[in-house]
Order: sequence, then structure tokens, then C-alpha cells
Amino acid sequence: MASSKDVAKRAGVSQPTVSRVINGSTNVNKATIEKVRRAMEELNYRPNLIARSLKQQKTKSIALISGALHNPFFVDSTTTIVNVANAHGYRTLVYFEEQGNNEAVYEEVLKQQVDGIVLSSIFIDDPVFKELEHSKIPFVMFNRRHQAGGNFVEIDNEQAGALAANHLLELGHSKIAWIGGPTNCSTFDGRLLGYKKALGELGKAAWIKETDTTESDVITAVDQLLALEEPPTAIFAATDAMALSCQSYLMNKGYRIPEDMSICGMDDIPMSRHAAIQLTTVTHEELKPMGQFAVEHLLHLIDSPKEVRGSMQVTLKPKLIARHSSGMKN
Amino acid sequence: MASSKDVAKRAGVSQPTVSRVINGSTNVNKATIEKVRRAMEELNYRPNLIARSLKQQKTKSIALISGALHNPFFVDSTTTIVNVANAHGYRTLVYFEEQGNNEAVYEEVLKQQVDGIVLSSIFIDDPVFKELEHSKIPFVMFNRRHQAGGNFVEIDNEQAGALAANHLLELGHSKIAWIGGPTNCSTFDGRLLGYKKALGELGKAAWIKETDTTESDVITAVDQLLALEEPPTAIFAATDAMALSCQSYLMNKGYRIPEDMSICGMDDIPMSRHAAIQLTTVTHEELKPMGQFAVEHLLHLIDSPKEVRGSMQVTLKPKLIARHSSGMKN
DNA sequence: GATAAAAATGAATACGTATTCACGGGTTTC
DNA sequence: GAAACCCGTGAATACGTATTCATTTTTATC
Repeated sequence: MASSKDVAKRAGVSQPTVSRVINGSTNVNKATIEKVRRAMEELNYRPNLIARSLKQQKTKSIALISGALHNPFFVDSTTTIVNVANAHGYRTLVYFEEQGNNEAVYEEVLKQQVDGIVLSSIFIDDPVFKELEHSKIPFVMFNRRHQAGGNFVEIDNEQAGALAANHLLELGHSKIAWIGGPTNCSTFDGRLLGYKKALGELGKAAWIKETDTTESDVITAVDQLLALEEPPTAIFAATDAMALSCQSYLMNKGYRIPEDMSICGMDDIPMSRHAAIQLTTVTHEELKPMGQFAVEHLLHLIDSPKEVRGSMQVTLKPKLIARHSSGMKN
Repeated sequence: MASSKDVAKRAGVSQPTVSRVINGSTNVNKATIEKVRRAMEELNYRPNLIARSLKQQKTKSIALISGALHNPFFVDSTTTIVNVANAHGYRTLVYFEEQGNNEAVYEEVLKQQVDGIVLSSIFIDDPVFKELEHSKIPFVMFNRRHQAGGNFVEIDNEQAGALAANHLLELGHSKIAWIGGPTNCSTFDGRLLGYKKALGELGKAAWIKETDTTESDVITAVDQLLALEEPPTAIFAATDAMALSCQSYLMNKGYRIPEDMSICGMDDIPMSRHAAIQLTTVTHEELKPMGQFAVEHLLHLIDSPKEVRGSMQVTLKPKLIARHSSGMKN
């Protein structure tokens, strides 16, 4: 691969002059620019971003540590974040949460010298928070938050959980199950809390199922619920992805949705709108996607001098979208 | 951030020695290793991968240029590729195809000094093929292929199209529509060709709808089909994503699937198995995911000396999965 | 037309690492 | 006991770029 030195030689100038042409420095003669441009084309020259990053001590790249894509929620956020970052001249290194091996992921990211980090996969008491703060790399959390605060954008999960539970209560259900993920995630913790508060005395421990969010684990939970003496007549699944697993499994077993079981999810993933799915769900008011909030603030942090970096703590208001998967108790 | 020089100073050794410890060189005294390790921990040292990449002239990273994730097919392949690469010590820079702006994406990727490229978004006569060959960076295509060959893994699209068409024919349909994407992609081109061959005289131009694969465009196509004097009784959508759009739109209009319209997709995305969806589809025989083929061969290419780099041209055999969305013509 | 100011350029350097080479001290070999 | 060898280490260097500084050339000012 041709280097700027090769270009310089061919154009009959010095390497710094080539560098100036590349970066659009003003103080360079028009004729020289032309010579250099020609040489660059002839050699099919492309600037080496690795070398530039080393010299400038910044990589113009951010890391995204996302939840696994089998949850469509993270599909949309990943797309948004990559595209917004791109539009601002930043590239995105995409990493996926690895069950129980997140430590290695963070370690890897820190070696990459990224200019900032967006993460969706932090636990409420994750020790990585301190490490990240110590590293001085700006970072923004979205969807999930950490107990210590920091920069984050989330939905009001407690309110969301209450919204879902109240919706089902209003439909006449009194036996309402909660199926979610590990409660060391702020999302699941909040959604469960809101559910409990809304149900009050009606909430029973047996109807609360904490899973690892995989389809098989969700199915196991559903089976356990159906085997109860008092099986629930409605399910609040803490994500649409889990709600879809419930829905499919129940339908395969001959249950009708919502006649035999009402289902409410959360996230409003695109699939929930499909005519054959029609999933009742909770999402946030449409300002802009959470991922966009997060990456825009991150880029803002990166561009600000360290001393004046403001913080961002956004908690979006949830709203319920009632569709066909939830109905009156009969 | 602490550098290897800082570590060296603290440990009372030279920088090269630190480097040797990092990379597990054999010829270094045990006591020295210990000193260095301690210094690294005390300084919270992390090797700078940018500098390493510059020195070694390889980045241990690959680029993935993928179709947009709103098509679930690319969700699975992206996950697979990132994970496999990771397991082999390579990180993945994820880029998304940009309608009409792919040139810029390739340009960006080439500046990144990646060790290899996996791409799913090439056109059959894409001029970028030559550029990539000229750049000497190994690259592997999956899903779509280029007319010039190269390394690729694909499904036998022609056979797949025929499989779908024949399935619908066997169900008694004679008016079968094709809805797909631009035929300058080998996938759509092949699927259309197979469809045409299977239908023979029965295939009518009016039933063939080439879209840009977006939901709105697919819906427009469906509307046009329904408005025909002889509307089709079955649709072969060239991807499951498009098939889902058709299905949802038709159901919203009151059509019953498959009684009023049979639908067959292709890709067998996970959602197609949902009990409420039950999409008939075409996929390839289960050896391993296409993305895995691609990335494994790419890593193999990277590790091989340039002179002995073999080629890979895999065309997987398609199979039909009949589900509930296609039924007998009544 | 002399002097100051501005514009254009190159030499030297630094970013953090891995690698090559040289060197000293210890061990083996006959 | 000298030659041959291996082990452990440091000095010097290179990767490709951007930047600082000094220098030369051009333009502006009176």
C-alpha cells in the first residue's frame, strides 16, 4: 500500500505537504495541491487511519456494547447508533454482551482506544462502572442504567411496569404473571417493581418468573405457570421478544390469544405490529430512539473539553399501546 | 493512559522487555516477568492495539459489510460472523449497505487497514469487485455473489426459486406472483429465474414485481397485484422479510392466509416459525450458517501465505419448508 | 524599494509498540 | 581452558501519519 511518503516522492514535495493536502490545510499553494492530488490518484493512495489514530491520540471511533441481536430491540438501536455515529464521522465497533463473560468484552474495548462507549448491557451494580470512570473514556448507557448514575437514557421502567399491570387489571384480570429477565438489570428490576406496586395484594410470588430471557427458559417459565393450581389469565412479559416466545408457545399448545391468555409485552418492536401478532406493549413517547439520545450525547461529550462535560440523565415517559393480544377476562 | 515505557520504567527494565512479557516470549527471566506483571497491574496498563497494529502491519480485524438489519436474515449472519471472528481473536467492524452510497462505505473500509472483508451487499456486476481484488485484501462474499466469481458461499437461488414455484403449483395455484428485490443482486436474479423456468408459459410479466425490499414498496406491489384483472392466488416473496410484509398487509385487508392467498418466503428467519406466522419458506440444508462458512474461510485466507491462498465457491442446496401460509387453491 | 508581514514549504520529531541486532555472562563441549 | 553456544537484556529502529519549528519565498505597506 502506498504511503504518504510515496505520494510525496512522486509529487516532488515533502511528506508533511502531502499531509496538509489531505487535511485541507489552507496554507498550501494551489499548484502544489494539484500535483499532490494527481500523485495520490496515480498511486491509488488511501490514508492509513491506524497511523493517524496513533499520532492524533484519537481514533474517531466508538464502541457499542449491545445486548444480543436475537432481541429485536437491540437490532433497531444498533442500526440507529451505527448510522448516527457514521453521519458524524465516527465508526462503531460493535460488541455483544456475553453471558458471564462481559469482563473480557470490556477489557477488549479498552485496548481499542475508542473515543467513547455506548453500552446497553450494564448491571445495576456492575463493577465495570468504576473501571470505566477510572479509564476517563466518556461513556453513555442506554436502556439499562447503573445505580451510581452516570450518563444514561432509559424509560421509566417502574411506571412502565405499572402501566402494563394496570392495563391487564382493567381488563378484569386478577391473576397476572410477570415473566422477565434477571433483576440485576435496572430494566427488569423496575418493571417488576411497577408490576408489584400495581398489583398490591394480588401479586403472588408464584406468578413471578425470572428467566435468562432465552426462548427455552421463557417456555419453561410458561409451563410452570400453567401447572399452577391457580394459573394466571394474563402475562406481562418484560420484553416483546419474550412476549413473542410466550405467544407462540401458547398458541402451539392450543391456547387462544387473548381469549385464553392475555399477553402484554414491552418495547414495541416492529414485529409486534404484524397483523398476525398484534401485541399489546409498552414503549416510550416518540421523541427519538433511545440509541440516538445516547450516541448524540456521547459525541457531544467527546467533543467537549474534559472540564465542561455535562451529564445527561434522561428518563422517558412510558405509554401503553393496546393491541389485540390483551383482552377482557372472560 | 500508561504506556509500555511507563511500565518499563516502573519495573526497572527496558521497553522491549515489557513487550516480550506481553507477548509471552520465552526468553525472559521468571523474576523479570513477575516484576513487569506487577508494574502493569499497578499502572492499570493496557496494550495499545492501535500502535501494535501500526507496527505489525495487521490489525487483527475484519470488516463486515452487511445488508441492513431490518431484514432478520442479516441479523443472524451478523451475530454469527462477529462471534466466530471474536473466537478467533479477530474483531469485526460492522458496516451497513447504504442504498446508492456503497462506494463511500468501501472507501472507508479500505482506509481501516482491515485484514479481510466479508460482504453480503455486492451487486452482480459491481465495479467494487475489481477494486477489492486490486487492494489485495482477502474478501469473501456470502449470500450474494459477483459475476466474476471470487470467494463466495451462496444458496442455489435458481433451484430455490423453482422449489418455491413448484410447491405452489403443486398446491393447485396457476396464478403465482413473484415479489423480490433488484435483479442486479444475484439472489433476486436467481430466484426470479427459477420461478420463471418452473412456471414456463404460466409466468406472466404482470405478476413479477421488483421492489427495493422496503415494506412500503412491497405493499405498493401487493396493491398492484390485487388490482389486476387476474390477481394471483399465491405469492412467492423472495425473502421472508418481504413475505411477512405481504402477510401482514393482506391480513389487515381482510384476506385470510392461506385461504385467500398463499405465501411462500425464503430464508427461514426465526420469526417464520412463530405459531401465528407459520411461513412456508425455502432455506439451505443445515450444514452451518452461510455467515460462518464465509468468515471461517476468510480467516483461513488471512492466515495463509498469499501464494497458496485457495478459493472457495460454495453453492448450498436449497430445501423447502412447508408451513401453514401456503395451502391448496380452493 | 526597503521592511515588515504573510504564505508556503521542509526537517525533525512524536505517537506506542514490536523487532532486529548487539552484547555480556553463563553453560556446555572437546 | 578455549571455542561454541544459549539465555536474558537493552539500544536503536520502523510502522505512517500529523505537528512543531525553522526557513525560504511571496505579498503587502509606507
